[in-house]
Amino acid sequence: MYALVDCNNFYVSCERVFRPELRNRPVVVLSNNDGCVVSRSEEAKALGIGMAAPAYQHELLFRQQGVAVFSSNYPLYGDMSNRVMNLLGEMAPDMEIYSIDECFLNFTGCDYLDLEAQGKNICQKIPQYTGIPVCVGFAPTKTLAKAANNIAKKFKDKTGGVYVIDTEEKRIKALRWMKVDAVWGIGRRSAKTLAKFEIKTAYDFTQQSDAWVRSVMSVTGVRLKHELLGTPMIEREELEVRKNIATTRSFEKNYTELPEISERVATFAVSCAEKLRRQHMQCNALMVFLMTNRHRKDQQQYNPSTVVRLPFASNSGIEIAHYAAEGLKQIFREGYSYKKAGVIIMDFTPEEEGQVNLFENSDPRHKPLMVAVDKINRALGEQKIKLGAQDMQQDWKMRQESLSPRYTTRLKDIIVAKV
DNA sequence: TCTGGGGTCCTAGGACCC
DNA sequence: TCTGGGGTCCTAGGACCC
Repeated sequence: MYALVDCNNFYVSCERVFRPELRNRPVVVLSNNDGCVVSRSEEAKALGIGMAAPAYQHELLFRQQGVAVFSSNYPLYGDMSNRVMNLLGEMAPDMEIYSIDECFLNFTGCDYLDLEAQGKNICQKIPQYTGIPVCVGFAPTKTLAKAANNIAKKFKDKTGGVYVIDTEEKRIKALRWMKVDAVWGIGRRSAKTLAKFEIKTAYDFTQQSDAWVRSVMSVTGVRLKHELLGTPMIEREELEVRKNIATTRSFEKNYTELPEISERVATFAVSCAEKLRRQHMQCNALMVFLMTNRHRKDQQQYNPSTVVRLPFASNSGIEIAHYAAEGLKQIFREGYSYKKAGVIIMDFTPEEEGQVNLFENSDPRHKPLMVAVDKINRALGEQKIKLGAQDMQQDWKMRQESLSPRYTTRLKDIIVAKV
């Protein structure tokens, strides 16, 4: 049996740990640049604030209804997530962290364990130790565990935050209740296609033939169907090693000139390289992309991208920034207003694998240089050492108007308790 | 005026090889 | 009129997830 443990309204819950007076009030957390709503308390959901709603559209509502608004505080959420995951890791034989606020626990071999009781234990212990409320769903496959978690959350008063699918009756009851678009792995597009064939619930979906499912949703759909029938089809994901690393940002204003975009792209490349070194990998290729504002229907759209292959594997910020700049030069066109850009590095090989190219290789001097740069930046703060190609004067700044303190990761932000 | 960021997997089609 | 068959690799784009 698998358990899916999911933190409730995670970012909002993190903020509330340190602001208990917000407990029964509507609270939202915004994305980077204070752009969209990405986490909502139950009270905020009740006000009709949708997921991913642009913040500016709700400014009036926020004020009128006294909604507490926060900018994203990733150092805080990351640290709170670690605390939750560390505790959960001790409560099952095996765990698989799926995202910042979710993990699968594997109870294979625990045939005599009372899962319901273990679930209750989790729902009690995690909030007691971390302040973060969670719900737990148990089932024989991951997709069904997701469904069980949905039920646990939806009927929290009745379930106490725990639901176990361990019989055929419960499985069928759950699938008949679940709308097909709520199934993990069925998105908006597939749901629309399925609706055309009168497939409304997860149960309806499982009644279709493999061949038909494959024809509309490819092998992914077939796997999903069997997961819902109770046969595990989704393997353990090895998340430790990433296959791509991306740094992308929307700009606070439109850019029209190559030099200003070039500075930002250099910074994205340097940031990718740093993440890559932390993984002890090198990349063999990178992609640069540019985007105009896709929300502006009145503007000419241009969303080019290009893949640049490196002549040698590298994780040097200097080299990666150099090839990113070359890619950018290829795709940049005058006459457009650019709103977003990004660098994605890919095709990784391990650091130790070393030189494979006879004629061209990564500059060996960069290795000790990067070690030194990482050391300094880690000790003195991000981006203290930069390339000349980066934005030295940095006249841009991410909008973060309602940022909470880093309560758990910065000494001067530690909360002061008065007796 | 404003509307995020970072991932994975799958498929179709083109280029190329013998 | 007719113009093979069987591979691999790469890329772009779609769909989905949090």
